[in-house]
Amino acid sequence: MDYNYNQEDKALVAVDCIIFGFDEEDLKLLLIKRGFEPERGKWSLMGGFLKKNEVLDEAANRVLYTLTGLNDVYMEQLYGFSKVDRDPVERTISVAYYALININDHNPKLLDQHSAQWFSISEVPQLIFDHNEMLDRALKRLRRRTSTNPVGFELLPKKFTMRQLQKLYEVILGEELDKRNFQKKIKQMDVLVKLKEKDMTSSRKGSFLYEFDKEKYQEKVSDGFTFRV
Amino acid sequence: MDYNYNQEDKALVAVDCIIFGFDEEDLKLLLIKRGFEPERGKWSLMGGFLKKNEVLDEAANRVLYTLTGLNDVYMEQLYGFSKVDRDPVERTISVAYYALININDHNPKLLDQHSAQWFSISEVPQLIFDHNEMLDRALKRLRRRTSTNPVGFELLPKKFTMRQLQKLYEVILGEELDKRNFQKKIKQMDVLVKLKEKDMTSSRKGSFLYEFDKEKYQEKVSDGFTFRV
DNA sequence: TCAAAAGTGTTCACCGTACACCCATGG
DNA sequence: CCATGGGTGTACGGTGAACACTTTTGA
Repeated sequence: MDYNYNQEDKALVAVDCIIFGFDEEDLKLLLIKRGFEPERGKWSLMGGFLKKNEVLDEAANRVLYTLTGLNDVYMEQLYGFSKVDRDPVERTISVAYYALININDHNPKLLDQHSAQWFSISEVPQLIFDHNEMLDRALKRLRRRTSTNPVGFELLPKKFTMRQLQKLYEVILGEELDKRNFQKKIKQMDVLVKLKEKDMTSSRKGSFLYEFDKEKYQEKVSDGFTFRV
Repeated sequence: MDYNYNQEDKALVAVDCIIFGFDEEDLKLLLIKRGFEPERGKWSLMGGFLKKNEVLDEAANRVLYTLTGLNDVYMEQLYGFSKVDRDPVERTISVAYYALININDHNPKLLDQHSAQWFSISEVPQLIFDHNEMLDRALKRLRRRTSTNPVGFELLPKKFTMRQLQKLYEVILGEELDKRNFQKKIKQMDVLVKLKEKDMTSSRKGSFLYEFDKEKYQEKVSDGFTFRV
Protein backbone atom coordinates (compact mmCIF):
# COMPACT_ATOMS: atom_id res chain seq x y z
CA MET A 1 0.00 0.00 0.00
CA ASP A 2 1.10 3.51 -0.59
CA TYR A 3 1.99 5.74 2.26
CA ASN A 4 -0.51 8.53 2.68
CA TYR A 5 1.41 11.75 2.47
CA ASN A 6 -1.75 13.74 3.10
CA GLN A 7 -1.73 13.13 6.79
CA GLU A 8 1.49 15.10 7.13
CA ASP A 9 1.78 18.75 8.03
CA LYS A 10 2.97 21.12 5.36
CA ALA A 11 4.93 24.25 6.01
CA LEU A 12 6.13 27.30 4.21
CA VAL A 13 9.76 27.13 3.24
CA ALA A 14 11.75 30.33 3.01
CA VAL A 15 15.31 31.36 2.33
CA ASP A 16 17.04 34.25 4.05
CA CYS A 17 20.26 35.75 2.76
CA ILE A 18 23.09 37.00 4.88
CA ILE A 19 24.81 39.31 2.42
CA PHE A 20 28.32 40.35 3.31
CA GLY A 21 30.29 43.17 1.76
CA PHE A 22 33.55 44.95 2.45
CA ASP A 23 34.33 48.64 2.03
CA GLU A 24 38.08 48.74 2.72
CA GLU A 25 37.34 49.51 6.31
CA ASP A 26 34.73 47.22 7.74
CA LEU A 27 32.91 43.99 7.09
CA LYS A 28 29.35 44.98 6.26
CA LEU A 29 25.94 43.39 6.15
CA LEU A 30 23.12 44.30 3.81
CA LEU A 31 19.76 44.66 5.53
CA ILE A 32 16.33 45.74 4.40
CA LYS A 33 13.70 47.70 6.20
CA ARG A 34 10.71 45.45 6.16
CA GLY A 35 7.84 46.91 4.13
CA PHE A 36 5.01 44.75 5.41
CA GLU A 37 3.57 43.23 8.51
CA PRO A 38 4.47 41.51 10.71
CA GLU A 39 7.39 43.55 12.01
CA ARG A 40 6.95 46.26 9.40
CA GLY A 41 9.64 48.93 9.61
CA LYS A 42 12.10 46.69 11.43
CA TRP A 43 15.44 45.65 10.00
CA SER A 44 15.64 42.24 8.48
CA LEU A 45 17.69 39.98 6.26
CA MET A 46 16.43 39.83 2.71
CA GLY A 47 14.38 36.70 2.24
CA GLY A 48 11.73 35.04 0.16
CA PHE A 49 9.59 31.96 -0.06
CA LEU A 50 10.60 28.88 -1.95
CA LYS A 51 8.46 28.40 -5.04
CA LYS A 52 6.88 25.23 -6.26
CA ASN A 53 9.39 24.52 -8.99
CA GLU A 54 12.44 25.99 -7.44
CA VAL A 55 15.42 24.55 -5.65
CA LEU A 56 16.71 26.22 -2.48
CA ASP A 57 19.86 27.43 -4.22
CA GLU A 58 17.76 29.01 -6.93
CA ALA A 59 15.52 30.72 -4.41
CA ALA A 60 18.52 32.15 -2.62
CA ASN A 61 19.97 33.41 -5.88
CA ARG A 62 16.66 34.92 -6.87
CA VAL A 63 16.41 36.73 -3.56
CA LEU A 64 19.94 38.04 -3.91
CA TYR A 65 19.33 39.09 -7.49
CA THR A 66 16.16 40.91 -6.57
CA LEU A 67 17.99 43.00 -4.05
CA THR A 68 21.33 43.57 -5.73
CA GLY A 69 20.93 42.83 -9.43
CA LEU A 70 23.86 40.43 -9.09
CA ASN A 71 24.19 36.91 -10.42
CA ASP A 72 27.00 34.40 -10.14
CA VAL A 73 27.85 35.37 -6.65
CA TYR A 74 29.59 33.28 -4.03
CA MET A 75 26.82 31.76 -1.96
CA GLU A 76 26.59 28.90 0.41
CA GLN A 77 23.79 27.19 2.25
CA LEU A 78 24.21 27.76 5.94
CA TYR A 79 21.60 26.12 8.13
CA GLY A 80 17.91 25.36 8.48
CA PHE A 81 16.02 27.32 11.12
CA SER A 82 12.79 25.91 12.36
CA LYS A 83 11.59 27.32 15.66
CA VAL A 84 7.87 26.74 15.72
CA ASP A 85 6.91 30.38 16.15
CA ARG A 86 9.83 32.00 14.42
CA ASP A 87 7.38 33.58 12.03
CA PRO A 88 4.28 34.45 14.03
CA VAL A 89 1.94 34.36 11.04
CA GLU A 90 2.55 30.87 9.84
CA ARG A 91 4.83 27.93 10.37
CA THR A 92 7.87 28.70 8.25
CA ILE A 93 11.09 26.81 7.95
CA SER A 94 13.85 29.07 6.77
CA VAL A 95 17.05 27.94 5.17
CA ALA A 96 19.70 30.61 5.54
CA TYR A 97 22.31 31.30 2.87
CA TYR A 98 25.25 33.60 3.06
CA ALA A 99 26.67 35.52 0.15
CA LEU A 100 29.88 37.46 -0.38
CA ILE A 101 29.62 40.35 -2.77
CA ASN A 102 31.68 43.25 -3.91
CA ILE A 103 30.09 46.19 -2.21
CA ASN A 104 30.56 48.48 -5.22
CA ASP A 105 29.08 46.11 -7.74
CA HIS A 106 25.43 46.18 -7.01
CA ASN A 107 22.61 48.28 -8.30
CA PRO A 108 21.93 51.17 -5.92
CA LYS A 109 18.45 51.76 -7.31
CA LEU A 110 17.41 48.33 -6.16
CA LEU A 111 18.71 49.05 -2.70
CA ASP A 112 16.49 52.11 -2.52
CA GLN A 113 13.50 50.19 -3.74
CA HIS A 114 13.85 47.80 -0.84
CA SER A 115 14.93 50.42 1.65
CA ALA A 116 18.11 48.46 2.01
CA GLN A 117 21.22 49.64 3.79
CA TRP A 118 24.70 48.43 4.63
CA PHE A 119 25.61 48.07 8.31
CA SER A 120 29.01 47.50 9.81
CA ILE A 121 29.06 44.12 11.46
CA SER A 122 29.72 45.75 14.78
CA GLU A 123 26.67 48.00 14.42
CA VAL A 124 24.04 45.57 13.28
CA PRO A 125 20.73 46.43 14.92
CA GLN A 126 18.20 44.09 16.43
CA LEU A 127 16.70 42.09 13.59
CA ILE A 128 13.34 40.40 13.22
CA PHE A 129 12.63 36.79 14.06
CA ASP A 130 15.77 34.71 14.46
CA HIS A 131 17.81 36.72 11.98
CA ASN A 132 20.46 37.74 14.49
CA GLU A 133 21.03 34.08 15.21
CA MET A 134 21.43 33.45 11.50
CA LEU A 135 24.00 36.20 11.29
CA ASP A 136 25.98 34.76 14.18
CA ARG A 137 26.13 31.43 12.51
CA ALA A 138 27.13 32.97 9.20
CA LEU A 139 29.95 34.89 10.83
CA LYS A 140 31.31 31.80 12.47
CA ARG A 141 31.17 29.92 9.22
CA LEU A 142 32.78 32.77 7.32
CA ARG A 143 35.64 32.89 9.82
CA ARG A 144 36.25 29.21 9.54
CA ARG A 145 36.07 29.31 5.75
CA THR A 146 38.42 32.22 5.62
CA SER A 147 41.10 30.37 7.47
CA THR A 148 41.00 27.40 5.13
CA ASN A 149 39.84 28.78 1.78
CA PRO A 150 40.70 32.02 0.07
CA VAL A 151 37.02 32.98 -0.03
CA GLY A 152 37.70 36.58 0.76
CA PHE A 153 38.47 37.53 -2.80
CA GLU A 154 34.77 37.55 -3.56
CA LEU A 155 34.48 40.60 -1.38
CA LEU A 156 37.11 42.65 -3.14
CA PRO A 157 37.19 44.50 -6.43
CA LYS A 158 38.86 42.68 -9.30
CA LYS A 159 42.12 44.48 -8.72
CA PHE A 160 43.17 45.08 -5.18
CA THR A 161 46.21 45.83 -3.09
CA MET A 162 47.83 43.62 -0.47
CA ARG A 163 46.83 46.15 2.10
CA GLN A 164 43.16 45.76 1.16
CA LEU A 165 43.37 42.00 1.21
CA GLN A 166 45.03 42.01 4.59
CA LYS A 167 42.51 44.45 5.99
CA LEU A 168 39.74 42.17 4.77
CA TYR A 169 41.21 39.17 6.51
CA GLU A 170 41.64 41.24 9.62
CA VAL A 171 38.03 42.35 9.80
CA ILE A 172 36.74 38.87 9.10
CA LEU A 173 38.97 37.19 11.63
CA GLY A 174 38.68 40.05 14.10
CA GLU A 175 42.40 40.29 14.77
CA GLU A 176 45.40 42.17 13.48
CA LEU A 177 47.87 40.36 11.30
CA ASP A 178 51.54 40.91 10.64
CA LYS A 179 52.17 42.43 7.22
CA ARG A 180 55.24 40.34 6.44
CA ASN A 181 53.83 37.03 7.57
CA PHE A 182 50.60 37.72 5.79
CA GLN A 183 52.27 38.39 2.46
CA LYS A 184 54.43 35.32 2.86
CA LYS A 185 51.39 33.09 3.36
CA ILE A 186 49.41 34.63 0.55
CA LYS A 187 52.32 34.40 -1.86
CA GLN A 188 52.84 30.81 -0.87
CA MET A 189 49.28 30.01 -1.89
CA ASP A 190 50.26 31.08 -5.37
CA VAL A 191 46.82 32.11 -6.53
CA LEU A 192 47.47 35.80 -7.06
CA VAL A 193 48.81 37.62 -10.09
CA LYS A 194 50.85 40.69 -9.42
CA LEU A 195 50.03 43.39 -11.97
CA LYS A 196 52.32 46.07 -13.32
CA GLU A 197 49.83 48.70 -12.23
CA LYS A 198 49.95 50.57 -9.00
CA ASP A 199 47.22 52.04 -6.92
CA MET A 200 48.31 55.60 -6.18
CA THR A 201 45.43 56.69 -4.01
CA SER A 202 46.65 55.33 -0.74
CA SER A 203 50.26 56.53 -0.61
CA ARG A 204 52.85 58.52 -2.43
CA LYS A 205 54.84 55.46 -3.25
CA GLY A 206 51.82 53.63 -4.58
CA SER A 207 51.10 49.97 -4.03
CA PHE A 208 50.97 47.20 -6.58
CA LEU A 209 47.65 45.77 -7.60
CA TYR A 210 46.90 42.07 -7.65
CA GLU A 211 44.30 39.87 -9.25
CA PHE A 212 42.94 36.60 -8.03
CA ASP A 213 43.67 33.77 -10.45
CA LYS A 214 40.55 31.68 -10.23
CA GLU A 215 41.81 28.98 -12.56
CA LYS A 216 45.00 28.43 -10.67
CA TYR A 217 42.91 28.26 -7.54
CA GLN A 218 40.49 25.71 -8.95
CA GLU A 219 43.41 23.65 -10.11
CA LYS A 220 44.93 23.60 -6.69
CA VAL A 221 41.63 22.80 -5.04
CA SER A 222 41.09 19.85 -7.33
CA ASP A 223 44.60 18.67 -6.50
CA GLY A 224 43.44 18.44 -2.90
CA PHE A 225 45.36 21.49 -1.81
CA THR A 226 44.25 23.12 1.44
CA PHE A 227 44.65 26.78 2.08
CA ARG A 228 45.36 28.04 5.50
CA VAL A 229 45.84 31.61 6.65
CA MET B 1 -1.04 46.11 4.76
CA ASP B 2 -0.19 42.62 5.74
CA TYR B 3 1.66 40.37 3.40
CA ASN B 4 -0.51 37.58 2.12
CA TYR B 5 1.22 34.36 3.03
CA ASN B 6 -1.50 32.35 1.32
CA GLN B 7 -0.21 32.97 -2.14
CA GLU B 8 2.95 31.04 -1.30
CA ASP B 9 3.53 27.39 -2.02
CA LYS B 10 3.75 25.03 0.89
CA ALA B 11 5.84 21.93 0.97
CA LEU B 12 6.35 18.87 3.08
CA VAL B 13 9.41 19.09 5.25
CA ALA B 14 11.24 15.92 6.17
CA VAL B 15 14.35 14.92 8.05
CA ASP B 16 16.60 12.04 7.03
CA CYS B 17 19.18 10.58 9.37
CA ILE B 18 22.59 9.38 8.37
CA ILE B 19 23.35 7.08 11.26
CA PHE B 20 26.97 6.08 11.67
CA GLY B 21 28.29 3.29 13.80
CA PHE B 22 31.63 1.56 14.29
CA ASP B 23 32.27 -2.11 14.97
CA GLU B 24 36.04 -2.13 15.61
CA GLU B 25 36.59 -2.91 12.00
CA ASP B 26 34.59 -0.67 9.74
CA LEU B 27 32.61 2.51 9.71
CA LYS B 28 29.00 1.48 9.24
CA LEU B 29 25.76 3.01 8.17
CA LEU B 30 22.30 2.05 9.39
CA LEU B 31 19.75 1.67 6.61
CA ILE B 32 16.15 0.54 6.47
CA LYS B 33 14.33 -1.42 3.86
CA ARG B 34 11.49 0.80 2.84
CA GLY B 35 8.14 -0.70 3.75
CA PHE B 36 5.89 1.43 1.58
CA GLU B 37 5.58 2.95 -1.85
CA PRO B 38 7.19 4.66 -3.57
CA GLU B 39 10.41 2.65 -3.77
CA ARG B 40 9.10 -0.07 -1.45
CA GLY B 41 11.72 -2.69 -0.73
CA LYS B 42 14.64 -0.44 -1.59
CA TRP B 43 17.26 0.64 0.91
CA SER B 44 16.90 4.06 2.42
CA LEU B 45 18.01 6.33 5.20
CA MET B 46 15.61 6.46 8.09
CA GLY B 47 13.51 9.57 7.81
CA GLY B 48 10.28 11.19 8.84
CA PHE B 49 8.17 14.24 8.29
CA LEU B 50 8.43 17.34 10.40
CA LYS B 51 5.35 17.79 12.56
CA LYS B 52 3.43 20.94 13.14
CA ASN B 53 4.81 21.67 16.58
CA GLU B 54 8.21 20.23 16.19
CA VAL B 55 11.61 21.71 15.54
CA LEU B 56 13.93 20.05 13.03
CA ASP B 57 16.30 18.87 15.76
CA GLU B 58 13.40 17.25 17.56
CA ALA B 59 12.19 15.54 14.44
CA ALA B 60 15.64 14.14 13.79
CA ASN B 61 15.89 12.89 17.36
CA ARG B 62 12.45 11.35 17.14
CA VAL B 63 13.38 9.53 13.96
CA LEU B 64 16.59 8.27 15.51
CA TYR B 65 14.79 7.20 18.67
CA THR B 66 12.14 5.36 16.70
CA LEU B 67 14.75 3.28 14.97
CA THR B 68 17.31 2.76 17.71
CA GLY B 69 15.64 3.49 21.04
CA LEU B 70 18.48 5.92 21.73
CA ASN B 71 18.29 9.43 23.09
CA ASP B 72 21.01 11.98 23.80
CA VAL B 73 23.02 11.02 20.84
CA TYR B 74 25.53 13.13 18.98
CA MET B 75 23.65 14.62 16.07
CA GLU B 76 24.23 17.49 13.76
CA GLN B 77 22.24 19.17 11.06
CA LEU B 78 23.93 18.62 7.75
CA TYR B 79 22.22 20.23 4.79
CA GLY B 80 18.87 20.97 3.19
CA PHE B 81 18.04 18.98 0.04
CA SER B 82 15.42 20.37 -2.25
CA LYS B 83 15.45 18.95 -5.76
CA VAL B 84 11.98 19.48 -7.11
CA ASP B 85 11.25 15.84 -7.84
CA ARG B 86 13.42 14.24 -5.22
CA ASP B 87 10.30 12.63 -3.80
CA PRO B 88 8.11 11.75 -6.75
CA VAL B 89 4.88 11.79 -4.78
CA GLU B 90 4.98 15.28 -3.45
CA ARG B 91 7.29 18.25 -3.15
CA THR B 92 9.40 17.51 -0.11
CA ILE B 93 12.31 19.42 1.30
CA SER B 94 14.51 17.21 3.38
CA VAL B 95 16.93 18.37 5.99
CA ALA B 96 19.57 15.74 6.57
CA TYR B 97 21.10 15.05 9.96
CA TYR B 98 23.95 12.80 10.81
CA ALA B 99 24.27 10.88 14.04
CA LEU B 100 27.13 9.00 15.66
CA ILE B 101 26.08 6.10 17.81
CA ASN B 102 27.63 3.22 19.59
CA ILE B 103 26.77 0.26 17.46
CA ASN B 104 26.20 -2.02 20.44
CA ASP B 105 23.90 0.31 22.30
CA HIS B 106 20.74 0.18 20.32
CA ASN B 107 17.65 -1.95 20.56
CA PRO B 108 17.88 -4.84 18.11
CA LYS B 109 14.12 -5.47 18.20
CA LEU B 110 13.52 -2.04 16.77
CA LEU B 111 15.95 -2.75 13.97
CA ASP B 112 13.96 -5.83 13.03
CA GLN B 113 10.71 -3.94 13.13
CA HIS B 114 12.02 -1.55 10.54
CA SER B 115 13.95 -4.15 8.57
CA ALA B 116 17.03 -2.15 9.34
CA GLN B 117 20.57 -3.29 8.78
CA TRP B 118 24.12 -2.04 9.18
CA PHE B 119 26.24 -1.67 6.05
CA SER B 120 29.95 -1.05 5.83
CA ILE B 121 30.54 2.31 4.28
CA SER B 122 32.32 0.69 1.39
CA GLU B 123 29.36 -1.57 0.69
CA VAL B 124 26.47 0.82 0.83
CA PRO B 125 23.95 -0.08 -1.86
CA GLN B 126 22.09 2.24 -4.15
CA LEU B 127 19.67 4.22 -2.01
CA ILE B 128 16.37 5.85 -2.83
CA PHE B 129 15.96 9.47 -3.88
CA ASP B 130 19.01 11.59 -3.14
CA HIS B 131 20.09 9.60 -0.13
CA ASN B 132 23.47 8.61 -1.56
CA GLU B 133 24.21 12.27 -2.04
CA MET B 134 23.28 12.90 1.58
CA LEU B 135 25.65 10.18 2.67
CA ASP B 136 28.50 11.64 0.63
CA ARG B 137 28.03 14.98 2.22
CA ALA B 138 27.83 13.44 5.68
CA LEU B 139 31.06 11.56 5.15
CA LYS B 140 32.88 14.67 4.06
CA ARG B 141 31.61 16.55 7.07
CA LEU B 142 32.49 13.73 9.41
CA ARG B 143 36.04 13.64 8.05
CA ARG B 144 36.49 17.33 8.48
CA ARG B 145 34.99 17.25 11.96
CA THR B 146 37.19 14.38 12.93
CA SER B 147 40.30 16.29 12.13
CA THR B 148 39.33 19.26 14.25
CA ASN B 149 37.12 17.86 17.01
CA PRO B 150 37.41 14.64 18.93
CA VAL B 151 34.03 13.63 17.64
CA GLY B 152 34.82 9.97 17.28
CA PHE B 153 34.32 9.08 20.90
CA GLU B 154 30.59 8.98 20.34
CA LEU B 155 31.10 5.94 18.18
CA LEU B 156 32.99 3.94 20.76
CA PRO B 157 31.92 2.11 23.89
CA LYS B 158 32.45 4.00 27.11
CA LYS B 159 35.73 2.24 27.75
CA PHE B 160 37.96 1.65 24.80
CA THR B 161 41.54 0.92 23.91
CA MET B 162 43.95 3.12 22.01
CA ARG B 163 43.95 0.59 19.24
CA GLN B 164 40.17 0.92 18.87
CA LEU B 165 40.35 4.68 18.85
CA GLN B 166 43.08 4.69 16.27
CA LYS B 167 41.25 2.20 14.08
CA LEU B 168 38.19 4.44 14.27
CA TYR B 169 40.15 7.46 13.12
CA GLU B 170 41.65 5.38 10.38
CA VAL B 171 38.35 4.23 8.96
CA ILE B 172 36.87 7.70 9.14
CA LEU B 173 39.83 9.39 7.53
CA GLY B 174 40.43 6.55 5.15
CA GLU B 175 44.16 6.34 5.81
CA GLU B 176 46.52 4.50 8.08
CA LEU B 177 48.06 6.36 10.97
CA ASP B 178 51.27 5.87 12.88
CA LYS B 179 50.69 4.35 16.30
CA ARG B 180 53.24 6.49 18.12
CA ASN B 181 52.28 9.77 16.54
CA PHE B 182 48.63 9.05 17.07
CA GLN B 183 49.07 8.43 20.76
CA LYS B 184 51.17 11.52 21.11
CA LYS B 185 48.49 13.70 19.58
CA ILE B 186 45.68 12.15 21.52
CA LYS B 187 47.57 12.45 24.80
CA GLN B 188 48.37 16.04 23.99
CA MET B 189 44.67 16.79 23.72
CA ASP B 190 44.37 15.75 27.32
CA VAL B 191 40.76 14.66 27.21
CA LEU B 192 41.22 10.98 27.97
CA VAL B 193 41.43 9.22 31.30
CA LYS B 194 43.61 6.15 31.40
CA LEU B 195 41.98 3.48 33.52
CA LYS B 196 43.70 0.83 35.62
CA GLU B 197 41.77 -1.84 33.76
CA LYS B 198 43.01 -3.72 30.78
CA ASP B 199 41.18 -5.25 27.91
CA MET B 200 42.49 -8.80 27.64
CA THR B 201 40.56 -9.94 24.61
CA SER B 202 42.85 -8.60 21.94
CA SER B 203 46.25 -9.75 23.08
CA ARG B 204 48.11 -11.72 25.71
CA LYS B 205 49.63 -8.62 27.17
CA GLY B 206 46.31 -6.81 27.32
CA SER B 207 45.80 -3.17 26.50
CA PHE B 208 44.79 -0.37 28.81
CA LEU B 209 41.30 1.03 28.62
CA TYR B 210 40.55 4.72 28.37
CA GLU B 211 37.54 6.89 28.96
CA PHE B 212 36.64 10.14 27.31
CA ASP B 213 36.49 13.00 29.82
CA LYS B 214 33.60 15.05 28.52
CA GLU B 215 33.94 17.78 31.12
CA LYS B 216 37.57 18.38 30.42
CA TYR B 217 36.70 18.47 26.76
CA GLN B 218 33.91 21.01 27.23
CA GLU B 219 36.22 23.13 29.30
CA LYS B 220 38.84 23.18 26.59
CA VAL B 221 36.31 23.90 23.90
CA SER B 222 34.95 26.86 25.81
CA ASP B 223 38.52 28.10 26.25
CA GLY B 224 38.65 28.30 22.49
CA PHE B 225 40.88 25.27 22.14
CA THR B 226 41.00 23.59 18.75
CA PHE B 227 41.72 19.92 18.34
CA ARG B 228 43.57 18.64 15.37
CA VAL B 229 44.44 15.10 14.51
C1' DT C 1 63.60 67.13 3.18
C1' DC C 2 60.13 64.90 5.36
C1' DA C 3 55.96 62.33 6.15
C1' DA C 4 53.45 58.23 5.10
C1' DA C 5 52.67 53.96 3.40
C1' DA C 6 54.99 50.02 0.74
C1' DG C 7 57.96 46.49 0.61
C1' DT C 8 61.11 43.03 2.24
C1' DG C 9 64.26 38.54 5.53
C1' DT C 10 65.83 36.29 9.49
C1' DT C 11 65.63 33.83 13.69
C1' DC C 12 63.54 30.77 16.87
C1' DA C 13 60.23 27.69 18.90
C1' DC C 14 57.11 24.26 18.13
C1' DC C 15 54.76 20.68 15.70
C1' DG C 16 54.10 16.98 12.46
C1' DT C 17 56.32 13.04 10.66
C1' DA C 18 59.21 9.23 9.97
C1' DC C 19 61.00 5.49 11.99
C1' DA C 20 62.37 0.46 15.28
C1' DC C 21 62.78 -1.90 19.29
C1' DC C 22 61.51 -3.93 23.85
C1' DC C 23 57.61 -5.66 26.88
C1' DA C 24 54.20 -8.68 28.89
C1' DT C 25 51.64 -12.62 28.63
C1' DG C 26 49.06 -17.04 27.52
C1' DG C 27 49.51 -20.89 25.16
C1' DC D 1 60.04 -20.17 24.87
C1' DC D 2 57.79 -17.99 21.44
C1' DA D 3 54.25 -15.59 18.95
C1' DT D 4 51.30 -11.73 19.27
C1' DG D 5 49.88 -7.33 19.88
C1' DG D 6 51.02 -3.34 23.33
C1' DG D 7 53.69 0.25 24.43
C1' DT D 8 57.29 3.75 24.03
C1' DG D 9 61.34 8.04 22.21
C1' DT D 10 64.16 10.59 19.04
C1' DA D 11 65.82 13.22 15.22
C1' DC D 12 64.70 16.22 11.38
C1' DG D 13 62.45 19.40 8.47
C1' DG D 14 58.86 22.62 7.83
C1' DT D 15 55.76 26.04 9.35
C1' DG D 16 53.95 29.80 12.16
C1' DA D 17 55.20 33.85 14.89
C1' DA D 18 57.90 37.65 16.31
C1' DC D 19 60.33 41.40 14.89
C1' DA D 20 62.72 46.57 12.14
C1' DC D 21 64.60 48.91 8.58
C1' DT D 22 64.80 50.77 3.78
C1' DT D 23 62.37 52.65 -0.27
C1' DT D 24 59.57 55.76 -2.86
C1' DT D 25 57.64 60.04 -3.94
C1' DG D 26 54.33 64.01 -3.54
C1' DA D 27 53.86 67.84 -0.89
